[in-house]
Amino acid sequence: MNSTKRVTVKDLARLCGVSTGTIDRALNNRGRIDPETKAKILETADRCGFVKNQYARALSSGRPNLIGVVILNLKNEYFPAVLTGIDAEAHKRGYSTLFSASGYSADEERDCIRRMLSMNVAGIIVCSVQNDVSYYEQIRDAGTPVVAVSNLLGEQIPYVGIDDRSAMRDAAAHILSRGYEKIYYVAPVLSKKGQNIAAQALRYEGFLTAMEQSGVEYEVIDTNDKLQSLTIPSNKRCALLCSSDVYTQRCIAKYRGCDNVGLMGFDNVESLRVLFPDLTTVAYDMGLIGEEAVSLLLDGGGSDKIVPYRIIEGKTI
Amino acid sequence: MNSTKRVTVKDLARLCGVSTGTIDRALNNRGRIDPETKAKILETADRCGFVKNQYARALSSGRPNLIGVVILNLKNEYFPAVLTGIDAEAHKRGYSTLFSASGYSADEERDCIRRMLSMNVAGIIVCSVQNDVSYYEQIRDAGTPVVAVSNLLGEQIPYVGIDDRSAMRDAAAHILSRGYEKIYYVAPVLSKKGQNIAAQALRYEGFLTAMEQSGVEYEVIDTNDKLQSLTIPSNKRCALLCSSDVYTQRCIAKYRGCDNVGLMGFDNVESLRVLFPDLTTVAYDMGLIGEEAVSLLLDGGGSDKIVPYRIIEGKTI
DNA sequence: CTGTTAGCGCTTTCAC
DNA sequence: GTGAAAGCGCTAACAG
Repeated sequence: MNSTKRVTVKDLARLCGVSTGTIDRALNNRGRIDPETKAKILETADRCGFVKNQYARALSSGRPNLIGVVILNLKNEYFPAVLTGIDAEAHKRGYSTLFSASGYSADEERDCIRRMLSMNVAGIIVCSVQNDVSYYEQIRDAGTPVVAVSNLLGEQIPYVGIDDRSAMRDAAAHILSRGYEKIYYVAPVLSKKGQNIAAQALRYEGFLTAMEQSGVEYEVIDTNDKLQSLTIPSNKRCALLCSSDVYTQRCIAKYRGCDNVGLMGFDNVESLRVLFPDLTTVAYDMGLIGEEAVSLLLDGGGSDKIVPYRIIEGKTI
Repeated sequence: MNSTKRVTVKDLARLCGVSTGTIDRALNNRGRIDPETKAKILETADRCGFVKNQYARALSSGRPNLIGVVILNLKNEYFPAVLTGIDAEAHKRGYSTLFSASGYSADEERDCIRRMLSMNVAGIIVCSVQNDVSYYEQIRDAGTPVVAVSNLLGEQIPYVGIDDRSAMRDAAAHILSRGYEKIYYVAPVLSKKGQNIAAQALRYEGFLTAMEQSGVEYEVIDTNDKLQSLTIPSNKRCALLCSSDVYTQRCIAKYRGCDNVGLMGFDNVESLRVLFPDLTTVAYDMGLIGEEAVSLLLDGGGSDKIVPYRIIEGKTI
């Protein structure tokens, strides 16, 4: 009873006494077909538990039904959220999601991409660690559309995400508007060299813009060591501004220790939403980023898609 | 320059002046082949950016290289962790991961399964919402191996996960050993009818076993409303025991409010690990569950694979 | 060691 | 309206 051979269109053709061409017309409501034969075919297909072999379909028609997704890591809650959106939208459009995590390794990333290409994906959604934009331009030029999420990939590859620069500018401005005297900008990732940290770089720019205009004191925590050893003076009103909720999570402890310290997150990830509903933060719809990425990939129309964000005025600033 | 036709084995054959058979031997180190021709073929394949069409490969050879994964939801941090393990192990073995979330809908789940079957997956890893075990037995009997993760799916479908019953028994015992006078068992999911809540049912059994032996007072919070309106008396030492960290996260607020209340988690998810390193909890390797699921799926050997857990003695009990 | 050939299961002309 | 036949790109069995 094991490994029973699967029912094929040929089997159906034999069973119904028609040709495979007719089967195809029935199954895909294509062209002219007698309603009766069609009904009969659909009925027997159903009865036999026929499942179309997508490999064969894709091979024969040249139209793939797979979307490739390469992200950095599922530990960062941002990505599961985006992936949820991707999966939902892909499913809605009849596509399946081929997924892989690069684990922040450029080699691994290329490996993932290679595997996806060899699966003839309709397109690739990627949050890239690497800076080598030409790599992706080649892929796109070879016929596989590419969309970058959360990390810009040059001008040529369409991007879906928020306006990182102005989001962080607004975040800093919000803190400043509350009269804080010193801001610690927490972004250990800034010290990572040779990686694509486009989003983080933009956020940093936005931060600097806001600070320069204000003249208020600030300090950049750009390594993990600095974050570890950070002690916040108690003689002035200080605020921690995190460049991603991954860091917000690590800062909570420090925040709790001291009175009179402000804390602002960035991303508004699920766990913080549940655990610290009072957190002042920058929020946006991560699922939407995933959905838009799929739309952009499949509908084409090359331009970027910027998703809105908003400042949530909690009680920690 | 767009949509350049892809290089095929036939192209390579022409380019190298050999037959497709030889190309195949070179590319897959199969059978006898002249080292020189092989080198030449590999070189030109590389130069032309040849990527093998896996559709064709799978169709022709009958050996798929895709693993289907259907989970409930990526919001629950448990699943990203498991998925990470699955992806890593699948990748290591040369498989790609086809992913989808059912969103706790049995219909959606079947839809996902259907799509995976039509992609000829080598097997399916599923955390099922539905109780209909025969559905999966049919799939397995039709030749596609199925492995259940985290939620048992009858006796016939191999399972990978922890021993939920004894894990929860131990958790309760740990609380009791610290002299608490009343335990609130927080498991709102228990009121969900018609869904597969096998893991939760087993945990509940384990809990009851421990409590019955002890004679200590307890109360089961089996709906969200009860959790919402829960107020913990201050006249005795009470502890909250959560049946999953999804609930632990929701209980943190209540825990913080009251002195003298204990709290125990279950799962040890990333966000709590970072935010509440002091949490007393039940820990196990979720990534390992994913890896083992892949191994079981691909290596066969039908029996369940039970992953170890341990009690982390934090400061909240 | 290498070439030839016949498929895998489906789609897609092109006739009838 | 339907059938026949030629592929999609690769693998595998069989000659040579």
